[in-house]
Amino acid sequence: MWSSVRKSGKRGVHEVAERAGVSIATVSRSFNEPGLVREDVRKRILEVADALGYMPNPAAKALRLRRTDIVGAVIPTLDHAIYARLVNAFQTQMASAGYTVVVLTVGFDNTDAGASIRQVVERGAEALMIVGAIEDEVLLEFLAKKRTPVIQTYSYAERPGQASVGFDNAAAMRSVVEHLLSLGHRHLVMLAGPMRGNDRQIARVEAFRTTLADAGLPPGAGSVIETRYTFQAGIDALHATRALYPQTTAVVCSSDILAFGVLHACKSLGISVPQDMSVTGFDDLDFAPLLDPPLTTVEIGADEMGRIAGQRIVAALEGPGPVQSLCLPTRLVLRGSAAPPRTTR
Amino acid sequence: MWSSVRKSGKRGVHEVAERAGVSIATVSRSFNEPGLVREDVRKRILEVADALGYMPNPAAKALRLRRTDIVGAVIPTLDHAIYARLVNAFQTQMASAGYTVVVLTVGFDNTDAGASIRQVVERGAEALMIVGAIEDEVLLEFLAKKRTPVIQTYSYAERPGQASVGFDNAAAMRSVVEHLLSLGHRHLVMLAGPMRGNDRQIARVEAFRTTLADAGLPPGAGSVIETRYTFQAGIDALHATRALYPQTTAVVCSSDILAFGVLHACKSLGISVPQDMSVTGFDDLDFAPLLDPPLTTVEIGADEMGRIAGQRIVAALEGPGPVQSLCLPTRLVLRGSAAPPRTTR
DNA sequence: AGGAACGATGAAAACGTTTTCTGGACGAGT
DNA sequence: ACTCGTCCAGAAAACGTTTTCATCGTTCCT
Repeated sequence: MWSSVRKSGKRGVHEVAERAGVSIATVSRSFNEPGLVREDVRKRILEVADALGYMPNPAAKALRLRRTDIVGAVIPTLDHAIYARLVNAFQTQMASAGYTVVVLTVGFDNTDAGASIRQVVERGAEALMIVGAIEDEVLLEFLAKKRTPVIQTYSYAERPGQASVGFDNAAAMRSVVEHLLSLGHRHLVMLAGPMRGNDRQIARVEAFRTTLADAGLPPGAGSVIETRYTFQAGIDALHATRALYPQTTAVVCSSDILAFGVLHACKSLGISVPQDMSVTGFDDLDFAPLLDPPLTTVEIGADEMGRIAGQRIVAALEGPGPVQSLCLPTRLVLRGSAAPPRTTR
Repeated sequence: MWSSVRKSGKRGVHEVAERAGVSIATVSRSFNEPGLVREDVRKRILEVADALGYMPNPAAKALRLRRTDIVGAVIPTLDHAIYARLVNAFQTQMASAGYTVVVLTVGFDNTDAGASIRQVVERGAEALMIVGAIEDEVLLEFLAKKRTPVIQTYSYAERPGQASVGFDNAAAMRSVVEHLLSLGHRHLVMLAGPMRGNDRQIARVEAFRTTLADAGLPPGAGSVIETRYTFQAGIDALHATRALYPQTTAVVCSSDILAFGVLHACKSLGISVPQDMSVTGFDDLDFAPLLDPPLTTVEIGADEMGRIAGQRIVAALEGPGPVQSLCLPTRLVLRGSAAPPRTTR
């Protein structure tokens, strides 16, 4: 039983060294600094290593080098195309720089995310990308003390400790509402996602309200319905809108997903969009132009956000200095789902 | 400058031990085996650790314990809802068992994935979940030698070394085609995703062809168009279908994403679905029932697949014995997008 | 009262790398 | 011939844990 596979006590680099008749130092060097070892002996070592299926122990390496090359990505959920895209771009970028990313889905409420986030840095994450702001004050302090670069995405903040590569949620929402107002709408409803611990939603809702107020409309002109982030929730919310605010002429959705549901509900209720009801989305997902009618929405450039966030994290990890912030522009994409309201009375 | 923060040379557990006036062994124990250390001293240690912001070095821990608690998830891309869901469920399951998952997006061609996969196990992954079969023979051998549990998802294989929690792609596709045949269709086109190194596509295309042949139809009855996996590709492919195979009455899509595009293209061309053209999808994504008409498609239970894959990997990692395979059922979901063809001639 | 059993702690040895420091061999310059 | 580099390779010291083993008081039983 022991004849074919000789389990010498030594493991890893030691075993290779022994069989190749060199010291462990030389083995290590032939992998990391090939120039420092004579060609013939290096070749012999590589052969032995190959035959043995040798692979350096990542933990030992990380311990000695004091770096894990792991970064964490903290997002609400992968079930939403938009975060999936963000992570996809981020991951691709990081991989090309030699880093491994571990994703952490924590739901929409960042106030509860502390424990999970802490765990991922305990697992070795050297930097963090997070969707939205970190709400937990002591967590923030903890990360600062640990000198862990953190980059906030999807929203933008000027807070000193908090670097971000995101966009101005309030401004984006304001552009939507102003567009609707300019079309002549005076009775709007906003369908918001979960707001607790969610700085993006809060900013958007706030912008929705203030934009209406700034336009001199009475408080009753705009109502907000908080809902889950699913197609079905969009459908249900439209029904609720009809029941609660019958004179509504425009529904502002905080996500294309909700808008999709709303559009569907309108169709089944015989409400024609945009004649009887204008609908707007947010995110400009792939399917937005394919909806019927095509969805007027806000493009936020999730891919670019992920890519740049990746670049900046790498920069912060490898160079000196803190993470650079960046506020990306958003773009209101005009399609067919929003139009002037039917002229009433 | 050195007055407030005393950088004692020691780091980590040593520093805590020194300040608490105990040995490192006791410090370690008070975290891992609290029962073994006297209450008062443990409390003191915890206080010191807290004040210092101490956190055990994950690399050292992994080195000593010989386990990283990291697993890899290898998927084509996160840009597709279906894989995002799979990973989401998998990740949630693994997290609840104390594991961290690193995701690896390798595109649709598994033959090229060898290097990336190898890299992730070099980074410490102790097990792998992969979408589709591993095509690279030497990689498979490498994983076997390293005793790394691997679980294949999204397709099912009986291969000895290859455990899977997936479904029968051929049978699923057959059920679609048989349904269409029973409706009376005799001229079908299949829109397939990228086939190279993609066992799922290959199985589906093969099933498409054999089902038609088994029904006694001439070879010209079914054609396959290979395309990218995007909405736009669906649109383009429908145009191609009209040009190449004008008598087609049913388009079989290998993904709901393609079907969405096809439906849109039909609408803009004035082709009414399902009267002039039947369309079927695959995956049963969230939006499938919301399309116009609602999409007839195949439900594959991605969430369950991810969850079970997670469970089995944990079982394999913690218990003895190899990974258990499982072939999940699929379900043909009948909605409005497929109907008998208009009676010709 | 004299062990035996027990409970809490410490010393030290791993775990598998990378890297500094040292030394030997060899060729070249004087 | 002697020294001085130069080039390669080895010995050994970290990196920060966990854990075995040993030690030293206590308490408990007879």
